[in-house]
Amino acid sequence: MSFETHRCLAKHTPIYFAGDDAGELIKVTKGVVSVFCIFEDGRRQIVDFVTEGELLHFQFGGELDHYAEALTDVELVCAPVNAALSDTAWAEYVFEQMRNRLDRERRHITLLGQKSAAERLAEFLIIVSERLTTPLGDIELPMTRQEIADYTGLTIETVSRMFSRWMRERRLVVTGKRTYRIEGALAA
Amino acid sequence: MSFETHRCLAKHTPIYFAGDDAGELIKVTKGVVSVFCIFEDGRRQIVDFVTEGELLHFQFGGELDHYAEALTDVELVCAPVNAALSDTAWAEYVFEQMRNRLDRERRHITLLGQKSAAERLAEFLIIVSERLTTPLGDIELPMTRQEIADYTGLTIETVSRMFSRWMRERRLVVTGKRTYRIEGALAA
DNA sequence: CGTTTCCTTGATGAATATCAATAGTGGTGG
DNA sequence: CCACCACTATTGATATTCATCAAGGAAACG
Repeated sequence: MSFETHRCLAKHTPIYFAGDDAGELIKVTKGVVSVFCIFEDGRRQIVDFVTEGELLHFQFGGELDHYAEALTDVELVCAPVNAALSDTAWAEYVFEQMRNRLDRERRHITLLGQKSAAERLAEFLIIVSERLTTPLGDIELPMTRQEIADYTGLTIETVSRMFSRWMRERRLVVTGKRTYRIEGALAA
Repeated sequence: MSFETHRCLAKHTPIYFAGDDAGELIKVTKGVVSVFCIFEDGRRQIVDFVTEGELLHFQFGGELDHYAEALTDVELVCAPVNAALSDTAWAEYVFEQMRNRLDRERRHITLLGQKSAAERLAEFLIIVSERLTTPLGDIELPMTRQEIADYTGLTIETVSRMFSRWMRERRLVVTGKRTYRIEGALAA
């Protein structure tokens, strides 16, 4: 499309900040982006890990109220809101993406509201495995322990302990630098 | 609109179940509805309290994967998905509602992921006060303690204790059967 | 290599869940 | 209208989970 622009960003580069103008829609075409909120006191909640083919945000005007940052090297396609929503293909795509995000957020809410640390991390791994797998079917975890903690509402120590335990028990196996495989049930 | 149908339901009536056909969009025109998920073991997470002018769900086909129940007596308007999405006014309304729900869910995620019991309940009261106020500006709480607990991811006892404490300290004042007023800061 | 960042592990404490008992409220039929 | 019953809420005592604090080790990076 003529109105689209492309951007490549290196790992750890901020993509937008709360307060930025919400004038364009941003689609991830390569890599993974974390979308998150920050409080006054520095606490951070990661709301979603956005990956290939997905949109970063759904604010069509005004100011953005959250942050996005490249977790890996990423490629993005940006489209001005008005042009995108006037284009039928884009509009349908946006609609579809909103529905997906709604479902993911709902699942995230149940994860955070009702589950123990072990259950949260087990579900986190399942969610990631549905979205970020290597060609061989292993789970890719491009995020740090801190980022996993900020997604699951736990501390980095709890995440580390739980992963250590599962690996000690051979329920979770390291298959590469940042790839894992689930071998057994992770429950409690 | 000719394709719309109307329904009135009494308090506590189920509106739909997970597994039901997602063939129609449902708008609340009076009262409050709770939208929630249930796990195998009975745990329940309330995802949203939906009130006047808002849509219950955004699944445009297939099966619903969650539940809705009338919290108060409610009036609903139902529209077949296809008819609604073909109607410009309805389609725009649906779009708008999806954006609102996305924002609410994001806020809910940060509430559940990063906050202490006191902070969750304080934010819960603020959220409700932005959506359910009496003509006099008091907060209406048509939901039970259990429902508040299932929304905030706490137990009924914790909710009760926190409210008792705030009422003892006169930070929260009862102004009617189910109405309250916030008098001071609720923080910790 | 050295330095920084990230991760792991242990000891301790605080927040909140759980268990248990009592009190209050609303709805129903006599 | 009252008395009863079921449901909802409160409160206390105790248990558990996870956060916090602290230190050392491993990996990534220039």
